[in-house]
Amino acid sequence: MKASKSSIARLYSYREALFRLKFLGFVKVFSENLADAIGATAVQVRKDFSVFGLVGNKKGGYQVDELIGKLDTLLGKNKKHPIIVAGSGHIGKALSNYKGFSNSGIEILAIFDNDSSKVNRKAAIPTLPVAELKDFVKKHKIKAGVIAVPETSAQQVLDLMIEAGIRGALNFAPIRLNVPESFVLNNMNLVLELDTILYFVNALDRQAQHEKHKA
Amino acid sequence: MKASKSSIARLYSYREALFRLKFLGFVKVFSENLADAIGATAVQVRKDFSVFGLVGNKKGGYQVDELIGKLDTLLGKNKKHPIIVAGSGHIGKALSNYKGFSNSGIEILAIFDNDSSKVNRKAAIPTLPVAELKDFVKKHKIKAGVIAVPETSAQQVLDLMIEAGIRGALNFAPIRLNVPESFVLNNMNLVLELDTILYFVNALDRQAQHEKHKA
DNA sequence: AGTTATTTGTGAAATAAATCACAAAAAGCC
DNA sequence: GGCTTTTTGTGATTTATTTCACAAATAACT
Repeated sequence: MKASKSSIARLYSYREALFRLKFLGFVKVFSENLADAIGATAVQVRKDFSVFGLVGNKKGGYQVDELIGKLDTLLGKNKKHPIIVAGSGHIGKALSNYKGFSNSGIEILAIFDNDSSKVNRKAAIPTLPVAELKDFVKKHKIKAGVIAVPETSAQQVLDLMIEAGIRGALNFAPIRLNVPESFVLNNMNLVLELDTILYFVNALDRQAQHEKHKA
Repeated sequence: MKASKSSIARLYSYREALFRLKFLGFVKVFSENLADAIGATAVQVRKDFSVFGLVGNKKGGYQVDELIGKLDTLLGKNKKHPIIVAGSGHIGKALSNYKGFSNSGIEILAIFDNDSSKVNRKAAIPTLPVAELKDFVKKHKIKAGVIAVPETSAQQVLDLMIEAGIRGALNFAPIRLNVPESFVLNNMNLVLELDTILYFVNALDRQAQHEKHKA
C-alpha cells in the first residue's frame, strides 16, 4: 500500500489525538487508543504506521512524545506553513479568526480582495488588493492558498495563484476548477455535503416507511 | 454496485452540471459532456446512471430536462429541506449569507446560539436561544443541522439535536463526535484539509529535490 | 432499406482500500 | 529462566470502486 490522500489525513488526525491523549496524561498509547480517538480500527492504525515506517514496541505500544516527534517530521509540522486567502467575505473572515491553526504551523499571512474598501494594511492579518497577490506570494514563498471568492471569479483568482507559483489550494467556490496535472486542489462544497446528508437521512426514512408497509 | 456516498455526491454534481449545460443551450447531453463538466469519465457517468436506473437513448444521449426531472425525484430536489445551524460565529454567518442554496431546496430556518446578545427574532433568518432548539426542531420537523460552534460545545449541541429528532449533521468543529449508528454525520475540517494539501505540495517539492540530486 | 458511425449499458477485469489472521516480539508473572 | 499474555507488524484475503471491453441500439447518411 502507498500514501493515499485519506491515509495522510488519518496521520494528521492521529497527531491531533496524541496531543489530546498526552494532555490526559498518557505517556504511551496502543493502536487501539488511537483508533478509538479518531474513529478507526486498531489494525488500520497499525497498517497506516507500517506504511510510513512508524514503529512501536511490541506489547509496549507507542511512546507518545516519540510518536508525535516522528509524525511532526513526517508531516512537516516542525516548519511554518504560510498561506494566503483570496476573498474577505464571511468564509475569509471565518478563516482569519479561526483559533484552530495555533499548533498547526499554518499561518495566514494575508487576505486578498478586489474591493478596495476592504483593504486594510494595518490589521494583524492584512487585507490587500488582488493586484499585489503575485508579488506577495513570490516574496513570501507561499505554496498554498484558500479560494473564498464567489464562483464567478474563482477560476480567475486560481489562475493568478498558479501564475504566482502556488502549488495547492482549498476551494470553497461550488464549481469545478481547472488546474494543471501537478496542482493539488481540494474542494469544500457546503451544498454538496448538505445534499448528501439529506439524501441519506431521507433514504433512512424511505426505508423505515417501506418496513412499516411490509409489517 | 450500490449507492455509495461518493456516487450520491456525483449525482448531485451531475444535476448542477445539467443546469449549467441547459443554460448554455443544451437540450440533450452525452455521458462525455457530463463527465467533462464534473471532472469524471464518461464510463463513470454511465455506470452511476446504470446503478440508479437512469436510462438514456443509445446514440441520442440524454434529454436534459427529462434527466433533471428524474434526478430531482431521485435526490428529493422537488421537496423543501429545512435545516438549522448551531452557532452564529463566522461560519454560521457565512452559511446564512450564502447564495448558493437558492435552487437547492435547502433552507436555513434558524440559527441557534448560547450568547443571548446574539439573539435576534426579527431577522430573515432568526437567531434564537439554544434553549428553544428542541421545540423548534420538532415543530418544523427538521431533519438535519449544521454544527458551527466551538469544539468545546460541539458534542453537547449535537446531543441536543439528536434528542430533538435530527437525523444528520454537517460538523465544522475539529473533533470526532459520537453519534448513534444510524445518524448521518459529515465532517468539514479546515485545518485537516489544509494540512493534507500542504503535505502533498511539500511532497512534490521533496520529490523534485530528490530528482535534482540524482541528476 | 441498407450501411455506417456513434453512444449507451453492463458484465468482466483491474485497481484501491480495508480487514483478517497470525507469527514474532516483549513485558510481567511464577 | 520458562510460561503466559498482550500487542505489534504485515502478508493474504476480502470488499469496494473504477476502468475496460464490447454487445446492442439507434440516429444519420447514401
